[in-house]
Amino acid sequence: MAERLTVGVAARLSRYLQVLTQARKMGKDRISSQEIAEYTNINATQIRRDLSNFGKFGKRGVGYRTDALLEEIRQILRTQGQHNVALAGAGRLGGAIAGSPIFDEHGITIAAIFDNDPDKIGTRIGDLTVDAIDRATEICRDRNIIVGVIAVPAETAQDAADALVAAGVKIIFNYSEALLDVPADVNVHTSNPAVDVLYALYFHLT
Amino acid sequence: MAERLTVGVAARLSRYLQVLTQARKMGKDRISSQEIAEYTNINATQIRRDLSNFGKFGKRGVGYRTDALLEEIRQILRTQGQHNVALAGAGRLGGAIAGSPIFDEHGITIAAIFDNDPDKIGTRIGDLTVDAIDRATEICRDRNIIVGVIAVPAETAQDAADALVAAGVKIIFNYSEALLDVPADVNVHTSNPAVDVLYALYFHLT
DNA sequence: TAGATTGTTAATCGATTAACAATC
DNA sequence: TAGATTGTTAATCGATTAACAATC
Repeated sequence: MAERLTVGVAARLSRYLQVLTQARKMGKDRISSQEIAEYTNINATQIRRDLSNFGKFGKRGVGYRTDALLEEIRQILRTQGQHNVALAGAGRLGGAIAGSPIFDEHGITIAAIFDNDPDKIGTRIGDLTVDAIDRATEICRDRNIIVGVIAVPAETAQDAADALVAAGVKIIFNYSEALLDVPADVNVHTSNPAVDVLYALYFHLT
Repeated sequence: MAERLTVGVAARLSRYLQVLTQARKMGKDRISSQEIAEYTNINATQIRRDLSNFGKFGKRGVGYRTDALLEEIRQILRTQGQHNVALAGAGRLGGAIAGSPIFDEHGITIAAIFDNDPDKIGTRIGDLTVDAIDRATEICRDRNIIVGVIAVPAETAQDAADALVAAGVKIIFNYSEALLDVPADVNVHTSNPAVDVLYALYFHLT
């Protein structure tokens, strides 16, 4: 199983990781495929099949050890190190992201915050100082950053993306509604809660 | 094609909706399957096939009319009306969500904001007054709300979910890292940017 | 032992893709 | 006409599910 995972398998393993991380925090020592299924909306058979591709991690009649399974999945996804990300946007959303405990518990550190508003540059958010976006190249190189999060209004999202791309960022999470044009070797993940609502409503209404 | 869409098709159509909405804002009259593919990372053939299931919306050699295609997809997804959602949490993230223009352009209105902090109750965010979460039942009924967004810390997320469920909410978007226990007829969509980062990194590193 | 849950098989269905004729 | 892009076919691959023996 040294081959590259398919997109689907990697996506599902990520979801298991999320559930296991929380289950461990809640003090759950063991968890069954059925329980993971309830939290992920992924079929329990599919979960067992996904896991058994990589080894026999469970105990029949008992389930999976939360801790052990968490480590196995981290190894499969190769996400055990520490990862630095840059945040573009020191407004309300940027502040919320910077202050969220959600990254830390997965080994991800917000290692830089950029903005283009002179009133914000130099101010502190948590442990970080807000930097001018034109310092992105220097800072991303120094701090080994290849992941960027865009939390600015749609009007300036492309500028932020351009600056991050110029700084060597290869993966961008876009929380604005703008469509971003980037080189082919850069991956953009756009999040749009409104469209997610419409999608969820479709299944509720039909 | 009066049957219920599969989960995959509905998800992809939602993505097309997102791209078309932005393309229209940018003044693009026409768009090709190739262009949609670039913004969604969905194969262009898949896009044409998805669309041709419902009619011949395009013109060979030309592409699709942005406006017309947008309307067709809205009809297929039955998302033409106005939808009200409730927001639990009037903190930084709640403020960012309430102030975002992203919902409005898809016909979604934040019609209520709840919090349990006495200092926040009664304050205004945009056009809305923050209400105590124990008024959720009354308010959700009055404002015809079945979608809730949870933007509170993990510690209080389950309480917020309980209150929303008691108020008749059937679809919950959970922006906390907590796992939520809800009745079987309630759908929870949990968003976890940290796990999304790990997932994206996997494909970058392999 | 009895109950529970994994690991695995087998069968089906939908997603994905390349290729290309049709046609604007 | 020439170039571009759709709509569709055909072939492959992965996802999904039910069912159940294995075994804790």
